[in-house]
Amino acid sequence: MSKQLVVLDAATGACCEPLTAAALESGQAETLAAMFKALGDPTRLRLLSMITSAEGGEICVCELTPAFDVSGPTISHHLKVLREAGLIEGDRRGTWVWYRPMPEAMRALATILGTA
Amino acid sequence: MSKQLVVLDAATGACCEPLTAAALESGQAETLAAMFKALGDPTRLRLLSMITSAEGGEICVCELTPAFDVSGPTISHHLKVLREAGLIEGDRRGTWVWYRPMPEAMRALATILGTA
DNA sequence: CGTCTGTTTAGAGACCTGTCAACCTAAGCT
DNA sequence: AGCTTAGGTTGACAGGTCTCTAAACAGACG
Repeated sequence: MSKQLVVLDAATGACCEPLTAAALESGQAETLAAMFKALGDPTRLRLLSMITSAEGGEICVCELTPAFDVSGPTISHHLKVLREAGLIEGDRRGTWVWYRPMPEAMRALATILGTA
Repeated sequence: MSKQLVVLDAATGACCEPLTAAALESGQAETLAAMFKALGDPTRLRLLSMITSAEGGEICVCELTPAFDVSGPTISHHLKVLREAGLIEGDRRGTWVWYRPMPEAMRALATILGTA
């Protein structure tokens, strides 16, 4: 459907050594910066935290929207940014849309930050 | 000298549970988002990676500037952003300025991302 | 004082965040 | 089926923020 970042050659080990080990290449830096940028907004960070800590591993948008002071379209926009950064994924199930975290992506970022 | 973010009640454990454990409060989200935002630029991410992976744990600005295609003032600006985010610190030593990473801050972010 | 290193300031242009309005899909009802 | 209502996303636009450069500034050394 829409573009999504892929850092997850992680499996191959091609990506994501801790920063303490080696400096980043220009290309890697760009991909990773896009993911960090997605986390660089308080609303998105709270959204991700609600999704990630949700029971059952997923949460309905209808539960997210009322938790914030911004309008529905704004939440939808932030979710799209997180989606395109590859940090979450969502799908429609009947009337409602449900979102899940993508743990590998978050683990990749954590690894970069040097929790070796 | 200048303001700097402090998340590092980390020592007290007051902060920074993994997102999988609990959703973030509004205040925490704001502080953490500011740190992630600092990482949300390719140039800054590469700067941080060079600083963090430098031998001896620190690096001279004079070694950073020539590695990028942007002008000196721009590098200086990005370093300031990283400094104010609490991710690095630097001091003048004679003619040159040297920068070091602040590992606790990076570890705090990694922990948030759930590498429990 | 003159030079070299690095930071700060000021400003132009691009990008991001939030809102309103329009749209699409699914479900319920006659 | 057709009509209506509700949940979410998309598009267009205003206002603020970020990134970058050029020029002026400050600190260290000869």
